[in-house]
Formats: sequence, C-alpha cells, structure tokens
Amino acid sequence: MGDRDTESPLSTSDLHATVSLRLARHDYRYTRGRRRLVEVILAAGQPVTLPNIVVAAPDLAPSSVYRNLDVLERSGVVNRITAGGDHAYFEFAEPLLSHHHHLVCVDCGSIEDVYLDDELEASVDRSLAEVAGRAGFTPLRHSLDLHGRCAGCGSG
Amino acid sequence: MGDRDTESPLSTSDLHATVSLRLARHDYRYTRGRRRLVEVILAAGQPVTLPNIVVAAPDLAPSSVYRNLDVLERSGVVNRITAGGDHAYFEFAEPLLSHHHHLVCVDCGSIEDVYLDDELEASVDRSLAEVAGRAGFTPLRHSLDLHGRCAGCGSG
DNA sequence: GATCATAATGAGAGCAAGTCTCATTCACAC
DNA sequence: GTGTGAATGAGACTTGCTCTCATTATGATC
Repeated sequence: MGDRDTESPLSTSDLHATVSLRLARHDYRYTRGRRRLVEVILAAGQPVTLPNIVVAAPDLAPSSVYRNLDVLERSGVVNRITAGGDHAYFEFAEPLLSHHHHLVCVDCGSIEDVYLDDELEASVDRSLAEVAGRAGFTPLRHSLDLHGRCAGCGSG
Repeated sequence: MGDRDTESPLSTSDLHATVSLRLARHDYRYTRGRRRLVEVILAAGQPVTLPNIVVAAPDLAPSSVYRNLDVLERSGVVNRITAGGDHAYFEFAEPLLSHHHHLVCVDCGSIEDVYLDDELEASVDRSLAEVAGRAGFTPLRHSLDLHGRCAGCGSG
C-alpha cells in the first residue's frame, strides 16, 4: 500500500501536471473538458456533487462530467465519497490533497474536511492493519468520518 | 429458529422486547412484517441488503421492507451503511450490536464487521470531538471503515 | 370477544442519480 | 496537414428507492 510521499498541497500548474501524468499513466488524455473539471473541483475547495459542478460550469455536459469523474477516480486523481445523501461527492485524492477526514451533516448532507494529528492516524492504521490481517483482508485506505449536525443546521 | 451465537449482546427475546419498546417510543407498531424483518437481519449476522432480505424472506414485499427499514432506522434500531455499491446495507444499531467498524471490499462490495480496542476508540472520539468543536459541529456518531480487497477477491 | 379509529401493507406507478448509445468532434502521433 | 482512435454530448435507458392509494391488520376501548 503506501506511497509515503508527503507532498504539500500543489500549485495550480503543478496540479495540472500531476493530473496529466496520472491520466497518461492510464492511457487517458487530458482534454479541455477534464481540465475544466479539475479546475472546478480545485476552485470549490471542498467536496463537490455533480449539481455543484454543473452550476459552476454550465457548459460541461452532465454525462461527460460523470464519465470524466469516473476516469479521474480510476486514475487516482479524485475520490468518490458516498455519504448517503442524494448525490456522491468528489474531491482530490490523497497525494493531491493531504490526508484528512469529513464532518458529514445528517440534516443537509454537507461535507467539510477536517485534519487529525499524525499520531492518531498512525494508531488507527496500526489497529486496522492488525484486524485486516486476521481477516485476510488487503487494506487500501481507511475512511474516518464524523456524522452529526453542522453549525448551520444547529441542534434543531 | 433461534440462533444464539451471534455477536449480539442480546438474546432473541430481549431483542424483540427492545425493538418493540423503541418503536413504541416513536409511536410505531411492532407488526408481524417488522418482526420478520428483524429476525432476518438477526439471522444474517452481518450487514444485509434489500436483495438479501427478500431472498431470505420472499413473502416480504420490497416496498414494505424499504419502508420498515426506514422506520427501524428512525427508531434507532437499525443503521444504514452506504458504502458506494449498488445497494445500501443495514445492520442493528449500537446498543443492539456492540460498537464496531467495517471492512469494505472495493471489488465485490461485501461488508464485514470488525472490532477495535476501546482505548483506540476513545482516542478517536476525543480527537473528533475536539475538531468538531472548532467547527461548531454537533457530533452524533463516527464511522471508521477500512476499504480494500476481501479474502475472496484477493489482491488481484 | 366485538367495535372502531388509525396505522401498516403491497402492488405498481413514479422519481432521479447515474450509465449507456452512437453519431460527431477533438487530441495526439506521424 | 492527415489519419486514427479516443472523447464528447444529447438523450434514451437502467435501477435503487420512494410514493400512492385502496385494502388489511393492529391495538385501544368497551
């Protein structure tokens, strides 16, 4: 599993270069539509849904956006977050965005990124690896999300 | 018909009593169909999808099963797990099944329960509470799942 | 046990997120 | 510039899940 590259968040041009490389590695082309899609996700600065993307870039065809999100996911550029709401959320995958977790609002479905300290992450990975080993399970990544009510939805 | 050796801390009769109480607390009735549904989930001993349920109990109407899973979720009897596959998974909620996490297979979508030690759980809760507090977020529960390949799907 | 108000049921219609199709257009190698 | 195969996009299609509504079961009260 681990690529242990501890890269800091990338500049826009570095991002495009990295995405291009990853797509090429999977024999995909970095077309104008895919570049626009990457820029929309970058500009959002948080996980986005298809409606978010189409509102931000109405010239992108939904069917192509879905297809390209799939391509980006296969290439390791983007992660799909299925939190249970109507839509899936997408954000940059790990080396493009440092390892983090999510606050998922059970009312409005919004997702916010949060960062935990490295020591806890290490403990979690260690425990999960142990438990996975016992089950003959090959770990790829973990997801640690907190479900509750966001500041906007309050305790109502 | 009575299986006794699941991970559930409750006996079958205690389970029914608890479910009945929780439903009543929300002004729901514990009907025959809901009792059957609870028994199917108990017998499975692991998270189940709607197809799983209907195969195990073909006399239950899918529309009623969906509605009743919703009722059971609202009453805190059952948890919905949306792992990204085609179907949602359901299992008993926390006091009916002790706190645990999931090994989610990225290939076949299967979900297996795993248990972590209490100390790690406490650390996780502490860190998440701190981070949530900073964001004005009201925590309800956390989900910590390991994504990878199950023993059956191998490392291929 | 009989009666009644109301919740639950179930078959099928309906909805919507996401996928597939296919004719057209673009990206890249040469 | 040319050619080949991938990418595009509009819309049809699939499908997990929800809604509708006439019928039936449930639990409270007598």
